Amino acid sequence: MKNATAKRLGHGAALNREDLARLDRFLHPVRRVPAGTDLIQRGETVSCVRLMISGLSARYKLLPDGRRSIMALLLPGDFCDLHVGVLGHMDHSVMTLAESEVVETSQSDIDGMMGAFPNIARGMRWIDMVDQSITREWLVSMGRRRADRQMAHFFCEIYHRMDMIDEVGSNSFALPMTQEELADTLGITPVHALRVLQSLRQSGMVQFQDGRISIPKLDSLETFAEFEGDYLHLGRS
Amino acid sequence: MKNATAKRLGHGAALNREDLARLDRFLHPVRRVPAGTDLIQRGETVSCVRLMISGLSARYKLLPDGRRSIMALLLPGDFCDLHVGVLGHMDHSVMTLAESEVVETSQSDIDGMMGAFPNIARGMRWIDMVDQSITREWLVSMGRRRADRQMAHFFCEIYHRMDMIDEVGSNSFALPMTQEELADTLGITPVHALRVLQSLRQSGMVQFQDGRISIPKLDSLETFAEFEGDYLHLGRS
DNA sequence: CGTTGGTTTGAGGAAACTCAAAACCGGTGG
DNA sequence: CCACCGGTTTTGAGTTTCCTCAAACCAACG
Repeated sequence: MKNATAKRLGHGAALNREDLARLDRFLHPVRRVPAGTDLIQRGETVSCVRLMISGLSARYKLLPDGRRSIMALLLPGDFCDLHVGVLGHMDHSVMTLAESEVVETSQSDIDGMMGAFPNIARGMRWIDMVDQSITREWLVSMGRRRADRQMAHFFCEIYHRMDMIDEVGSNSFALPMTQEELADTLGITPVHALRVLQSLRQSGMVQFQDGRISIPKLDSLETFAEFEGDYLHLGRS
Repeated sequence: MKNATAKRLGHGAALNREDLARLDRFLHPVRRVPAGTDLIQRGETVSCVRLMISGLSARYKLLPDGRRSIMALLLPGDFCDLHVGVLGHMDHSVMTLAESEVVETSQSDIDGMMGAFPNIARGMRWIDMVDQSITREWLVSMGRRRADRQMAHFFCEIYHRMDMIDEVGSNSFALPMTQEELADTLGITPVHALRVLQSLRQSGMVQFQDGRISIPKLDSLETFAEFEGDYLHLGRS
């Protein structure tokens, strides 16, 4: 049973036995973090690199008037701050949306591992690139898709990202976030988020309750959302 | 007179004489590309790394119905596809919005230079990180700012990015893009873009005509946009 | 002088927002 | 056991922002 990080890296590069062994040593110690706590805060100077092991976190910013924007969801295997060392300070914050486990390590540790294990290095760069690609796709969604399509598209994406790390079972998976947090990631208001959610429910494409989401017919949802998954770079290509 | 690339890199790392010399050798040959041509197309497998020397380009995607979303503006000193080698294929396209000059080189060339010149490597990573940071800020703008603030914010950003490479003179600079392209980067319709533009004009904060923009009172515009420039990482910090 | 790409104007409609309040629900303490 | 609490979800009604459609305008160009 491989861990989420190995699974994730494995999508970007083939890992051999030594790679996996090195990775296992790397993934300690694990720090357990309760829901709703900031892993990193805006303005902070970054001293270490953090890796999500389990749970769910989000990159976010607060506007002067208190509204929030969630710019990324961090799933197991995602890095909070790979490479931000070259920037002086954080320009955004990262908080846990649910109880999570993270590994904290130093930039030099990462660099060392990347230098000695090219497969791992390649995998990490792949994760990084895919995360950038996802951010760009969110921009497309935000700018050019109406809220219903956007939400559907979002769910499709999370489905695939969860599937990548074997977190999907019988077409459903845990997505422990509130409607308000969902609204903040889609750039809409909570009330509107609910209404869109209701319409998706009614059409039978999505169930989203109690931090768990169920997508009975993924292809219907993908068609509705005009979802083109190439940006997740999962293909055999 | 340093070139834009050197200026840009210089913001992320201190470059010495050898670095600058290496960079100069690197910046040849330059390919001249007319406006409106794709530098890279979605689906393509990436074979080389491209660097913007002059002009203006944009990352974009087309939706099934033909609408367009512009996810990033590439200014002189930006890389089109640094590191995308690890991904099989491009998930978006890049086109010139104005006549541009680019340098095309190989991934191995870049890697070689980054290995031998740590300052340059650091500078390139810095550029990369800032570009990611910008993408995230666009997400905030798209999701949580109304079109007028969003456009103002956008102009403030470009002002600073242009200033970074000394392209701003007497509060104005060239921004050779159409209203339609502007609309596609803000995620609004061209008509609405015009109306917002008119209101900004009337308030005397922005002039935007014939591919040139003038911002008489930058601080007024920044106040209006609630612009917080830390995400550009220009500070002395 | 007609064509073309970009800008501008007008009017009606739809998507998403604001404000306000009610319902719900798992805990917690009397 | 029940009243109360905060956080979350839900509903309703009126408003604003932005979109759609359609047409006029204009300068550049062959």
